[in-house]
Amino acid sequence: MDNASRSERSRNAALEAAIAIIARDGPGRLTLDAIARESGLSKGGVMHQFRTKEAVLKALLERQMAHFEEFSTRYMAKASETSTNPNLATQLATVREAATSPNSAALALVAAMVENPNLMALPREREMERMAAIREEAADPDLAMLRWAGAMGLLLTSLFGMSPLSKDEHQRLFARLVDDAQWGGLEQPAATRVVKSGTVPAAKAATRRKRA
Amino acid sequence: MDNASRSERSRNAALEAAIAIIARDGPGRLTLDAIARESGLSKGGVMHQFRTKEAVLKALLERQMAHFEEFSTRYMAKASETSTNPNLATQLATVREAATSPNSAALALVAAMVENPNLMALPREREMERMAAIREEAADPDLAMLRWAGAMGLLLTSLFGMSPLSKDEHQRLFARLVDDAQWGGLEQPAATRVVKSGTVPAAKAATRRKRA
DNA sequence: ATTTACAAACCGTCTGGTCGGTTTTATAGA
DNA sequence: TCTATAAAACCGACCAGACGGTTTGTAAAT
Repeated sequence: MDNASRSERSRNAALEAAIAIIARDGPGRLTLDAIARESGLSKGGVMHQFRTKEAVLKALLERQMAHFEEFSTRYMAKASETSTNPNLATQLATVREAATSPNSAALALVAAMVENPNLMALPREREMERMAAIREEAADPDLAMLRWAGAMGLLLTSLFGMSPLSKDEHQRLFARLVDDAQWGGLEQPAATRVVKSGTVPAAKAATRRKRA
Repeated sequence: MDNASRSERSRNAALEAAIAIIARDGPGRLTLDAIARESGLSKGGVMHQFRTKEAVLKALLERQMAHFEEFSTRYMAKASETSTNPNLATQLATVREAATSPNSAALALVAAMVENPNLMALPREREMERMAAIREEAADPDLAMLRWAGAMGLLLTSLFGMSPLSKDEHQRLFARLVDDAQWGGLEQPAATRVVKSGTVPAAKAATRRKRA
């Protein structure tokens, strides 16, 4: 087999093994020996492809980022034609994808943080660009960011096994976050708050329901 | 010094040290030796108070939970008199508290997850009760959960150093999440979706702004 | 006098990383 | 095309230190 592809095959096997370990045993159990065992490579082989453990984490992080980057750009292509806020739509869809993808992908992130918190700088900077784009296109930037935060909340809580929500609820909530039509009523253009005439039906409903 | 208080002082010192380590060096660096060093105790002393490392994590978790429990009940006492959805208000305030508290408190959670993911069961169950209460009192339960998810998103992203938001934005977004008045416009009582008449001003604004 | 809180040396295992050697592929000259 | 040599991929034994936990000993409280 070609030398280059041999290397790539090994690197791939190692990273795949790493993900499997994290997903199965938790980030604390991710060791070089474990990767070697799981991937079928020898430890020496692993160390030949990645000089250090941090290099493994970094590669893992970059791989996952690339994966979602691709999903993102593909989605963006479609969204930019139909949506008035394609960046937000794309970001929300991507987060949902991360939350549902079978290979608990974003776990790479957790592993990275455990080992070396400042590895987070990479994804954070990427995220900031996206945030700026979302803000630019939004009629109500803060609301857009809150929708993003909601998606992240759903993703991260379920990722850490802290989510009190069922799968169904999860799906439903994501769907609502994504649907622009359901967030049209409360934009706040700068200082002028939209004060709806006297009685707000929802408030009454809430009062009515209290201690039901 | 009294024996009981001597113990408590040591336990406290150990837990305090643990938090400091996690906040400074990341959860991966939390070891028994490190705790001993940081707290001034000997390792034997630490092991006398906590028979195992997991016991330390568990105590840490319970301590943090108790702290926020107290904050929660105190806040709830006030909120239940003024708010129509005191549970949601309390929960949002508590999450904000966790996000702003100087001692990055919730890091205990991360450390626990790294070492033993199923320690998460405790906080999760507590969270589920609260979720149920929030749902009960809400006119639009899904919206309430989304506001909760938004708060969690803000908290967790900043906790992991992934937040692309500044402190100011953080504060502002939390304030908006908490303010019931800003979420009154879009409740969805069961199946009847509120379709606002033809033109939604915000949508126009968004279109206008696009590619500015 | 006994129990409790702490100290310090110690133990077996695991961890990230190194190293010398072996096999596989690439390159170059005849 | 065959062959000699270099270079890359890979192996597996090894190492020093760190890890969670135990044991033995001592001082303080009860």
